[in-house]
Order: sequence, then C-alpha cells, then structure tokens
Amino acid sequence: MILELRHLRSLQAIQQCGSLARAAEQLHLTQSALSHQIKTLENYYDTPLFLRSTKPLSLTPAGLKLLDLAHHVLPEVERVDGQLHRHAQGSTGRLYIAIECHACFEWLIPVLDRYRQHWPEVEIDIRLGLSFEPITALQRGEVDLVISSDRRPHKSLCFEPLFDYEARLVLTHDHPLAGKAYVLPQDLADQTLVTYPVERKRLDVFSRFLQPANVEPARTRQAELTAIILLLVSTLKGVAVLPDWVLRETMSQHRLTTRPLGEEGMHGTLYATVRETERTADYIQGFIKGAKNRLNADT
Amino acid sequence: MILELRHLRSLQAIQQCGSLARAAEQLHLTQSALSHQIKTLENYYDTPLFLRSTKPLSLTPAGLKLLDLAHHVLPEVERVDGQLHRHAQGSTGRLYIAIECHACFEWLIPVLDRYRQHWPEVEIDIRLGLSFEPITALQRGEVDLVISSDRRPHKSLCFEPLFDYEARLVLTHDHPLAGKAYVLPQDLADQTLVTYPVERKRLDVFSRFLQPANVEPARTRQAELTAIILLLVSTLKGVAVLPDWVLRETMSQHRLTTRPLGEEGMHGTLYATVRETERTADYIQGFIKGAKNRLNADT
DNA sequence: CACACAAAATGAGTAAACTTCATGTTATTC
DNA sequence: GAATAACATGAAGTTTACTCATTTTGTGTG
Repeated sequence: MILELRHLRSLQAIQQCGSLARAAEQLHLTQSALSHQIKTLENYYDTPLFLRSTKPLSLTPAGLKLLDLAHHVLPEVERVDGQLHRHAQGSTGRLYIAIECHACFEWLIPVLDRYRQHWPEVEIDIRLGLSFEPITALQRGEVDLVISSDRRPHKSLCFEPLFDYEARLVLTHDHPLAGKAYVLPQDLADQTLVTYPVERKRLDVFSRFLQPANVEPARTRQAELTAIILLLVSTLKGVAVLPDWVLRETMSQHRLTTRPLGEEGMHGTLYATVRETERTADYIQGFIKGAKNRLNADT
Repeated sequence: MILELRHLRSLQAIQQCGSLARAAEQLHLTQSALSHQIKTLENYYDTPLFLRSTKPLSLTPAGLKLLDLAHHVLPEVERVDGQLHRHAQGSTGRLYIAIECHACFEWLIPVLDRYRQHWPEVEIDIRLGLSFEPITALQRGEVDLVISSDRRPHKSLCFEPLFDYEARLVLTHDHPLAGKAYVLPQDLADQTLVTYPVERKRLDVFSRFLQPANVEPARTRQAELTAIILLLVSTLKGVAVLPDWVLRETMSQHRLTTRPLGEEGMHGTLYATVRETERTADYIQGFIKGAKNRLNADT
C-alpha cells in the first residue's frame, strides 16, 4: 500500500482545478512533480486515474473512487490536525480528573461549570473509584489531573497546591461535644462516626487522628453524598469529619456546628497533580487557577 | 500539514503492540525508523504522543486523538485500495450505461438482472436523455458504456458489435398494409406513425427510410414505453417501427404482426462502445458477452 | 545500590522518494 | 499545418525517510 494522504490531496486539487498545471500551482508543486506522482499511483493500481484528452480533464471511475475517499477522509484529517495544533498551544485538550475525596465534589462541580464556559473545547470527565492508585492512572495517561491532599513526589509528575483546608468535626448545636472548644480522639470513642464509603487509610480522620491515638469510635456509618452525611449527623446525633469548604451555607440549614480536631486543628493542603509535560498547557493552568479562586466562582 | 497515512499506520501498530520495537517489526521497519518518525510528529505538533515510561506504553490524549483518526480513516482507505486493485483486474468497477434507443430496455433489463448476479460488486446505472452526445459523455467519463446502432469511430474508444437486428413495421393483423409482403416509404404517407419521443434524426425510420424518399407520415404520435406504443398501434390502427427483438411474446397478445421496411428489410447492428482503457476489463467483457447471449438470458 | 537487561533515543551515513529543470510528445485551435 | 497549451519523460539535485551502530533511559534483581 503506497497510498498516502498526499495523493488524495493532489487528486482533490486536480479535480478542483481541472488541469494538472493549475492543480500543481495550488499545491505549491511543479506540474512535473504532480505528473510523476499521479503516474506512480496509476502504475500501482495499473489503471488510469483521469482522462487527459478532455478539456476540463475528468476522472476515470477509479479516480472518482479515490476522490470520493479524499472527500471523506481529508476533512476529518484536517479537523484532527487543527485540534492537535491548538492542543499544543494549550487552548484545547482532554481533562480527565481523578478525585480521591468525595467531598471535593462540593467545590469541584461549580468550578467545572465555570471552567467549561471559558474552555468549551476541552473534554472533561471525572473519574471516581479507580481500580488502582490515581497517581498510577495519571502516569498511564488514563486521567490527566489528580486532586488529592497527599503529596508523594514522583518524577514526570508535578504538584500544584490549590488551597489549604481544615478538617473539622461536624455535630449538632445540642450535641454534648458542642460544649468543648476542640475535640480529642478519645472524645469520639463513644460516638457514631459518619464517613464516605472508602478505605480507612484514605480517611484523614482515621489515619491522622484516631489511629495514632489508638481510638475506635463506638459505631460508624457510611454515605456517598455529603448532604446525606449531614442529614445522618442531624438525625442520628452522630459526628462526621469534613473539610471546612463543605460547611458553609448548608451548616445553618441543618442546625449544625463544627469544632477543630485537636487543639491546633487538623490542617491539610489540596494539590492538583498533573504530568510534567502538560503542566504549562493553558487549559490545565486555567483549571488550576479556577480551583484556587473557587470562592469567587460561586458568585 | 505533514501528517500522512504512514503515521497513522505506525500509531495503530504501536498501540496494538505496546512497544516501539514490536510495532517496528510488524511494520517491517527498524525500531529506529519508528522512533524518528514519531519524533517528527511530536515536534510538528509540539506535544508527546505517548508515554515512554509505562510498561505497555500508553498514548497521551493527543496520541489518542490520532489513533482515533486512524481507526476511522484506515479501514476506509484499505477498502478503497483493495477495490482499486480488483478494479484493475476487472472484477469490479463502475458500469454506467447510456442508451440511445428506448427500445433497448426490452433486452437490457433482463440482461442486467442476470449480469448483477455474476458481478455483484459492479456499480450499475442507466443514463437516458443526456444533455450531450453519449459518445462525448463516454469520453468525459460520465458514462462507461454506450449502446447505439451507429458507429462513428473515435480514437481512445472502441466498438464491440452486440448483435444484428431488423427494424420492422408493426401493425395489426387487419391493417390494410398487412396484405403486403413488405412496405415502401410512400405506403406510410397516409398513416399514423407512433414513435419514441426523440429527435427525428435519431429515429431510423426517418433517417434511413422516410426522409431519403422524402415522405412524411399523415400523423405522428409519441410514447415513452414500448408497451404503450404497441397499445396505440392497436387502438389507433396506426403503425410503428421497432427492432425485431421487441416483437416476440407481446406480439400475439396485441394481435399484431410485422412487415419488412423495403424489399430487403432495414437491417442494423447494435454496438457497445467503451473506452479503450477499459475494454479488456472482465466486468466490461462480462456485460458484452451477456448482451450477445441475451436470447439465452430469458430462460 | 550497583548490576544487568530491555527498550527507546540519538547520530551519522545511505538509500529512496520527491522535486526541479529541460525537453519531448500530444491534442487542440485558427 | 503551424502555433499554442497541456501533459509526459528523463536526468540531476534535494529533501526525506530509513538503517546501523551506539548511547541513554528505565526496570527489575541480587
């Protein structure tokens, strides 16, 4: 198979111009070059592609077949070619986001809604519950941006801090622990703890608060959605640990309040991790900027 | 635009094989050649196309875009490429037939029905009432085969005789002229002549019979379909001139008979005209053979 | 952590393909 | 039938793609 796009482009030009000479000009080639090129094809297929003896020279059935192919194929090729060029400039691309924490939806969705207005061509998706580590998925090209709070440096990847947060205990106004200025691990030993349905090691409240003090809550409950967790906290008189960004408007509606974990509070930073090669792409930086400004995004 | 099908083929192989080395083997290239080729593309688009650091190496979003294009485009290209190769062998092609005489439908349709069974891939069409000469249309590649009874030799075209025919006068059994063994031009001077609706010069009865004797029929009627012409001959007690092949089974049904034109009868030959370049193609020869054997085709 | 192994990148030389230039051939026009 | 226009052809030059040899990178192992 010697057929190349070049041949299709030539045929299209020949058909358009009605003569080799003019087609060659349009293609920035010499007439001779075109003649040679077509002859190669004709030898390959062992059939003429156009009739030389008619005034606006016309294609043979074989030539028409190829022209037909050209009309199908070339526009698509040009579309993708253009996309890829813009892709490199960073004005378009794929943005598959992996998030480790369910709570991130609370700020992510509004941020993405806003982002899509500015970057309409970017292909967006959110991936939850990957079969392997998000970082691995990032390296394998299955996702393009990982949002998480831990930072395990890795070559070819880079971390962009988005914003700091504080994980706080959520409880009702009239909860016994509401009387304290801050809570300690052992305060939760007789409590019902409501969490997202993920492994314990991926929940800060266990890995950074309860397990170091070797404390186990009396009961645990799981719920996927933040709204349901808050509901359960209200109705079960349980407690939950959520990042501060979750707890703004919804708080007063549910007659809820928050307390720091430990005297100092439990603080963390949320990072966006991307591949080094794509870090500078405009559409990536655009997302990171939008995430940092999430507070303004609600307006 | 430097993108060529070769690049798409390479990307597809890389994706399939999961490594440059194996892909190169499959493409009958060296690993180095592939590496260079991809690098050229990556420089052109200014973005990597796949990640080298994963075990089964994986494509970047940009690479996936191209792969997607490859999956769309390559099968179509291969289909056409294959078709063209067979085309040269003559097992497939386009067969647009131009006919000058309406009566040809009578034998052409059954012949084509039979032909299509043997040459299912050939694209068939029948063109009537072209804006210019069928021969011109043939030279311009608008049609591929012309059926007509006159033979104006032209370079790059060739004529294949199909079969001889005799144009005979059609009339009812009880028509006054039925008493004669043959009719002369002046016999038609007081008759109603039913013809196909085409120019007189393209009707043999005028150009070869009436006009040389400077005779004009009393009345003329036109009808597109042979069946209608026969009907008019019956009901109007008119006459028509039709080739003998039309007049076989239908004759007795309409209580019609035929007489020769002139003492010798008016004979002609039907030719299939094709472009010299396509004459030897199997699918062309197949049609010509089928037309010659039209009598057997009805069985 | 060094080692070995596998796989991709690199660089220089070579072969192939494409293009150009000059010229020949063919078809059409007046 | 000469003139013109358009395509074909052949040889030479240039660009492009490929191969070979080698280096670099990444991966897995003792």
